[in-house]
Amino acid sequence: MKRKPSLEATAAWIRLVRVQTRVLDAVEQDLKKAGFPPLAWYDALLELSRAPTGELRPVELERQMLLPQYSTSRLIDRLVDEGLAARRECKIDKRGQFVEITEAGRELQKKMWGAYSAAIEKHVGSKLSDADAVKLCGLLDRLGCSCSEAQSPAIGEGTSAR
Amino acid sequence: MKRKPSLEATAAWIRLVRVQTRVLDAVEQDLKKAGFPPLAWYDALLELSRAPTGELRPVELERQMLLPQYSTSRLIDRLVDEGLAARRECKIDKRGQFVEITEAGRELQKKMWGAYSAAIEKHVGSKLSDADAVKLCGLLDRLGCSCSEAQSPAIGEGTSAR
DNA sequence: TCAAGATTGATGCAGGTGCATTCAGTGGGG
DNA sequence: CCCCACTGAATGCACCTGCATCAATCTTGA
Repeated sequence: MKRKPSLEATAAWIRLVRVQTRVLDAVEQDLKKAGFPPLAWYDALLELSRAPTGELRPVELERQMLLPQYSTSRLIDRLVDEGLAARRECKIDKRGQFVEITEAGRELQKKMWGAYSAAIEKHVGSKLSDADAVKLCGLLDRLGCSCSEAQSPAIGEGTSAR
Repeated sequence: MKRKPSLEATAAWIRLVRVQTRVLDAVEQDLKKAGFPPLAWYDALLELSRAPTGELRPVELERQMLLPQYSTSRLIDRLVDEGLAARRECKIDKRGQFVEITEAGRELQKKMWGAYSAAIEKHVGSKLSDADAVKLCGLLDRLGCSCSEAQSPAIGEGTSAR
């Protein structure tokens, strides 16, 4: 239980942190330079747009995005402030609410995917063969803190987390 | 240039972000629960303790840790406030300074490595064979934003970044 | 030698995040 | 039926981060 990690594991850990940080920063930077809001907004909009009715309970959004409750709450505030989503009353549970994506929200999500996918290609796709990408997935999945996610059977967009 | 990423690349990207976030959070949480300061402090102390003279220019620390300048500046503030490091005058360049690790700093770094290495083992080492860890390293290195780092030929401790 | 430009480091401000708490509403057991 | 424990969501506070900017010093080159 208190054993030390192997040098190999430690090296992998260091790479994981450094590389992800760099690549994520680069992608965020690309988005920002293209005049778009941060990735978290995209992820939220994507989740909302994927919901069959275009709306979700904050709790669900929270679970999808692996975000703490207060963080989701404030993210929704910002989306609403920008007219990208709207809070709608939840009749079946008066504590709760629904968050519904607006038309503007859907448009922004689509436009962002253009810039976002280009960034992914630039910083990840172009550096890895598909076969390597699959291997990387497999290895990373093994680290996936037990409680794995179902996660998007859909058209493979979306990031989430943090 | 504007090509879309493959589904494989996108999937890898998503895993990279989500898994790293989870594992990093878990490790930070373990450290915090053991009563230790955040990882960034550890990394800074490690870099300082590795320097032959036990001191570094802030700029160097900044480069080692891939941290923005202001971030390093304030991190040093905190370390100094806690008596883990000290600012020393730099005679050869009066704009600059040296940051020197204190005895307390060295001790904390060592104690933290106990908890930190245990966390690495728990969240990474135990889930990956050494061979897989090596493969993971290889794949991640390929994403390493061109400008690769020399990075610790030493005893393989240390994380840095962000 | 000296002015222009580059480099080192600090800091004010705006915004983001974590934590703990609060408040409203729900639901189950007695 | 009511009380109490629990859940959904918001928020005050402290702290952290990014950005832009500043002041001090160094370097270069005419």
